[in-house]
Parts: sequence; structure tokens; C-alpha cells
Amino acid sequence: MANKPYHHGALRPALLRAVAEMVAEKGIEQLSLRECARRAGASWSAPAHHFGDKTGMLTAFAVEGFTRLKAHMEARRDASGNPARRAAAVGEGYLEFALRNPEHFRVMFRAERLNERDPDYRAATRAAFRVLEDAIRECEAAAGAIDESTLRERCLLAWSVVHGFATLCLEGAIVIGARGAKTRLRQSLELGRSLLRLLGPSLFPVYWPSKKEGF
Amino acid sequence: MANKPYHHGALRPALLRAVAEMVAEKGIEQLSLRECARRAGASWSAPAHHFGDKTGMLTAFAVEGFTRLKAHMEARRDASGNPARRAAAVGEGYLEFALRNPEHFRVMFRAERLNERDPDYRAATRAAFRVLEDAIRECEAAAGAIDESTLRERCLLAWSVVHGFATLCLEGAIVIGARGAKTRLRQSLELGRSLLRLLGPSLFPVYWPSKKEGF
DNA sequence: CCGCGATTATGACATTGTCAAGATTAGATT
DNA sequence: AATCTAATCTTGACAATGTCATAATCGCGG
Repeated sequence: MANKPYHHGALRPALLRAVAEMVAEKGIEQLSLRECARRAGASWSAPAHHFGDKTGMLTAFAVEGFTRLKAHMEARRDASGNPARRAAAVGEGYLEFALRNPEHFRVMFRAERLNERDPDYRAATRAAFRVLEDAIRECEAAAGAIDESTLRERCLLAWSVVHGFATLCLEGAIVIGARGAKTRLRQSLELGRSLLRLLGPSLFPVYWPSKKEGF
Repeated sequence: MANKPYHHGALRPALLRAVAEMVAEKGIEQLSLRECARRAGASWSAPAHHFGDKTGMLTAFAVEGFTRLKAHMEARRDASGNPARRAAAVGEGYLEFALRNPEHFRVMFRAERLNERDPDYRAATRAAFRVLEDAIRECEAAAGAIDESTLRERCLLAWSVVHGFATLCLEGAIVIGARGAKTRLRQSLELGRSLLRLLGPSLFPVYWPSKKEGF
């Protein structure tokens, strides 16, 4: 039975797993540092050594989230062909991640509970957003004209749309009238995709409408 | 000195004022029910009678926020002329409110701390979003063709953009490199406005680009 | 004048985050 | 191999918090 050894050995990942569990079932507001430690099989003050703080723990969890988000967007992108489709796939990947991991996504953007100066956090967020930016940049480049200034604005526009839509869905502002959770998720994604299609002419004015089918 | 009368008389508004104060200076996370009561000159359990709960209190505060948001958007709209400008003004009003009252705006969308089934809350949110919807509807109607289905999608698109941009600014994801808080606010608003202009062709394809100057 | 309902206060309790101080272990140094 | 040192984990303690049950006080209609 091996009475719990004094040293857990791999407490940090165990704690992060516990955070994911608790956040998924109780939501971010009901997350308790002490209960996380309990679930990980440690005492209430063990997290302090690894994360320093509760916000430190949440920051680490958010970093994990941004890494997963980046991976998901890249996977979606690499499964698509022409530049316009790849850009759209990245946006859809963003939406998918947000809607399928609502609580994780919430934590990632609860700035008041995160340490935004944490270098890992900064790196993870930048890396994730870079994927979206590059996808759109490639698309614009393929269309011929690249103006860094308006390019940046188009990236912000795309990002605002996917993030706004995701947030509004998560916070219950956009109501999808469906019964099951799975069908609701599917319908939300469908709606998000059509919003992205609608956004097409603003994002890729050169493409549009000649290469409409490519989006 | 008139020892505090047992009955405050107007505790509810006093409490809401205290919430606004605390939230503005300490942020939503540091908000304490007890300290709000203290600031309002009452004991820690007085809020319970008016709001029932802490989430009840925050919900009431959020309702106040949506009411103010609605009023602000309407004011901006009524100061503009043609339909396209009016629609744009509503969007800009949304952004302005969010960026000028960041903490209040945050509370309004922290679903996990609100009672979304509260009838006042539902009414206030719907009324506010209705303003945005109607502005776009009028605009589409003026352009001639109205298809309820795509109209709804365009509304969602516009809403997603302004909400997403506001959220990303508030959570520090979109970084504006400016020193003073005032100039930063001004630049953020400027950027938001150009995003709205960029969005034009997607929102008003019939208008675009013939009536470009009207936006 | 009385009493009743609406307000406010007090006491109590479990929980939480954080800190200080101590216990235990792993791994390098000698 | 013995020892030292730093990393890891535990325990004790404390102030705050949200919530509940119970008591106190007030306004007002009968």
C-alpha cells in the first residue's frame, strides 16, 4: 500500500491535472487551491512551492492551454490546402478549441487571475497568436499585395471575430436553441463557420469574390 | 453626531455605488461583499436582504451596466445621420463604453458570477443588444434587400467584432504601445474604428463600395 | 397603541489563501 | 560511503470571506 511517500515525485503535473479536472466540473469560480492539492494527494501548501501563488498555478494552467490551442490550430491548418482554406482552418481551430474546452479557455483570458508578466505566459500567448497571424499573412501574400499596416489590422479583425464569437457563446450571450450539448456544440461551430465566411470579403478583398470557393 | 440610524433608508443604491467604487479601484477579483457593506455604512449581512447573494449583487450591478451601455449606444446613434453612420455609431458606442468602464464591462460578462436566469438581467441584456440589432437592420433595409437569416448573421458578426476587440483590449491581449492612459484609450478607440471600417464590405455588401463614405 | 412586515445587526461556522517554521528526501561533494 | 545542501513537502496558525440562523430595530397601517 506504500503509505504516501513524503515526496510525491511528480506533483506539478498532478496538480495541473487536478486543476483541469476541477475547472472542468465546477467552473473557474469554484476552483480551490486547497482542494486541488487534496486531489493531487498532497497537503494544502504544496502548490506554493511549484507555483508560488494561486495566480501562479492558474497562469501555468493557462500556458498549458495556449500550447494546446496552438497545436490544435496548426493541426487544422496543416490538413488544408490553399492559403485561404488554411487561414480559415486556423480560425475554425480557434473556435473549436474554445467551444470544446470552455473552462480552460475561460481561464486563459481571465487576466485578473493571471500573472501576465510571466515569461512562459507571454511566450505561449504570442506563439499561439502568431499562428493566426502567419496564416493570414501567407494568404495575403498569395493574393499579391502585402501592406504591413492593413495586414495587421486584418489580423486583429479576424482575431476579434473568432474571439468575440467564442466569448459570447461561452458567456451565454449567443443562445443556440438545441437540446443536447453535442448538437449545440455542432450548431455553434456551424454558425461560427458561416460568420467566418461572411467575413471573407473584408479579410481578403483581393481574393473576393473571384476565389470565393477557396475559403 | 446622529449615531447611524438603524435603518439606512436607501441601502440598495448605496451598495451598488460601493460596488462600482471597489470594482473600479481594486478590480473584480478583490471585490468583497463585506467591504461593500462596510463602505455603504452597513453590516456585512445587510446586502443579503437586497440581493440575496453575492452573485445577486453582481447581477444587479451588471444590470446597471447594461442599462448604461444601452443609453450610451442610443445617444451615439441619435447623434448620427444616415443609417450606415448610425450603425457604425452604435458599434463605436459599444467599444467606448467597454474601454472607458473596463471593470464594469468585465462584470457584465463574467457569467460564472452572475445569475443569468434573473429576469432583470435577461431584459437588460436583450434590450442592449436589440439596439445594435435594430441599427444594422435599418441599415440593411435602407439598402433594399432584407433576408432575416443573413441579417441575423451579420448582426452576430458585428457584435462578435466589437465584443472581441473590446475583450482582447481589456484582457491585455491587444497591446497598445502608448504611455498615458488617456492616449492609450484614444488609440485603442481609433484602432477599433478602423476595424469597423474594415468590416464594412462584409456587413453592407450592397452599400459597398458605392456608399463607402457613409460609413 | 399595537403589531406586523420590512430592514438591519450579531454570532457562528466552514472554507479559503498565505505565511512561517519544521520535517523529510534526493543528489552532489568530499 | 558519510555528509552537506537544497529541493520538496507538511503542519500550524491567522485573517478574511460568504452564508446561515437568530435577534434587534424601525416604519406604518389597524
